[in-house]
Amino acid sequence: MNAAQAGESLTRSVEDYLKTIYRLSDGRPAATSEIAQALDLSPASVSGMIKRLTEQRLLDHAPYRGAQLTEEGRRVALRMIRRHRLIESYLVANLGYSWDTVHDEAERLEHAVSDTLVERMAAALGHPTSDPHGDPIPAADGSMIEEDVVPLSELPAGVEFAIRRVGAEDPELLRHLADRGLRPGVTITVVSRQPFNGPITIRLATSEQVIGSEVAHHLLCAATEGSVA
Amino acid sequence: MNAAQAGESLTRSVEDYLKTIYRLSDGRPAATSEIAQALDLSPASVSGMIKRLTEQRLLDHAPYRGAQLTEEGRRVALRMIRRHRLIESYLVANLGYSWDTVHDEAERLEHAVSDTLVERMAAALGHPTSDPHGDPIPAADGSMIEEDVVPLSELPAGVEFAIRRVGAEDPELLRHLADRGLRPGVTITVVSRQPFNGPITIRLATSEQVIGSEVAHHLLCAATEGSVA
DNA sequence: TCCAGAGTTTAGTGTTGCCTAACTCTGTGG
DNA sequence: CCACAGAGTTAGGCAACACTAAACTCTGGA
Ligand SMILES: [Mn+2]
Ligand SMILES: [Mn+2]
Ligand SMILES: [Mn+2]
Ligand SMILES: [Mn+2]
Repeated sequence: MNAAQAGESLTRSVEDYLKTIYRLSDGRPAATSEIAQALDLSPASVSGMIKRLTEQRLLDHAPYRGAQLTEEGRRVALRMIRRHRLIESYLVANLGYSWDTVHDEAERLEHAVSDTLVERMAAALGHPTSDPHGDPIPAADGSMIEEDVVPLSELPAGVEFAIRRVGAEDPELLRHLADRGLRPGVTITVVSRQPFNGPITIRLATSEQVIGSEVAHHLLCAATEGSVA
Repeated sequence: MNAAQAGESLTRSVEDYLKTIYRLSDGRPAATSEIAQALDLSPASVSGMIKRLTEQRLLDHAPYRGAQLTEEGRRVALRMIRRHRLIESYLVANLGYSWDTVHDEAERLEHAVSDTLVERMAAALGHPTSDPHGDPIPAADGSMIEEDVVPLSELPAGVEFAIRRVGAEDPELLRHLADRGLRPGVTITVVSRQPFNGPITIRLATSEQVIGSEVAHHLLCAATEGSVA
């Protein structure tokens, strides 16, 4: 029997590894060096942990070929992501956090809260389906709907889109965006773009903004109801 | 420079040791075996930790003579107690916890919350001075007012008292008390007591209760405004 | 096809924090 | 006043998790 099934609690490290590997795996296995970079650890440390997690049947691993979550590993990862996003939502809604400061707090709390507390927070929020950054919150059964989104940097001009998610954690960037009214739910239209990954001009409800292409990569958008697909 | 002053974060174990030693020390040093019993660890483990904490200047220790908090150790302990009691208060006030279930949750969260979050919870509660069990909440500067209290088991008959604190963590006992309306703030008068630590009959606002002496030890009372001292 | 460099693993260490077993100290009763 | 029970410490282990250094493997270009 593996650790998770036995009801033993996983460590903070293990939970963060699994969450990170979930994020990095997009079908393919996650590379050791990718994981190391994401968690700010040495590749050697990651190799050691991969070995332990493979023994615990939380990962599948072929040497030199990267690591993939098992079904059980994925279950744990989604549980942590649910916790993280619900905690972020709760702190923003009820305790005065802004979206640029809430991540670090959630990164620690996600390992300390009980299932009971997570579900009470979810209930207090009315069971939200996305967090303050627009990221979808997995359901308690582990199901999650990932909407198709396109980075603002690749949007056609003249068509109305809505910002759905902000794929960034950097507080400075998040404040930069908030200052310009760029948050999930906001409707935008690309007015013009300059070549060679140059700045993009967009129209919002009450203003126009010029945005660098790097920033535009993090603004994930989808067509609005009224627009032509 | 010691760890706490350096701003390094102490581990969960260290924080719980310091909190426990604070609770056990009443002027005198805490015995190794007392600490071991309180934390459910072997005395050998406690000896080892006492040595490390003494090196970190969080404890004073003379071999075979027990351990005492240093000024710095006391500061850490009171900070943890403030966190614990504010978290309990917040969870009861805002997330539907009852006083018999809130302790375990707080025992984990106290190590994971930031100072910012603790102070936001305090503000949301209106800066309470006692927790759901009536225990005083240390101020942010570490000051704490410990009211003089007398166990219900030692109260004179016929004088009105108020329950101020419930010195117990056992959920069953706490539910037992809640079922009988015995919580901090409630006014009671001892009607009669039987000898040889026998049951005590008390009068509440709308009922009379007969209470065993063991339970009565945990109900800590003080004279009410209107009563004769 | 070979091999250099990138990527990965192994080997060896250190810290924290727990354990059991074996010891040493302390204070009290005979 | 001293032996001995019980409290406390030390010794030796182990598991988790991190590191650095060194060895190994894979792969893409010459
Ligand atoms: Mn985390
Ligand atoms: Mn988020
Ligand atoms: Mn604790
Ligand atoms: Mn309490």
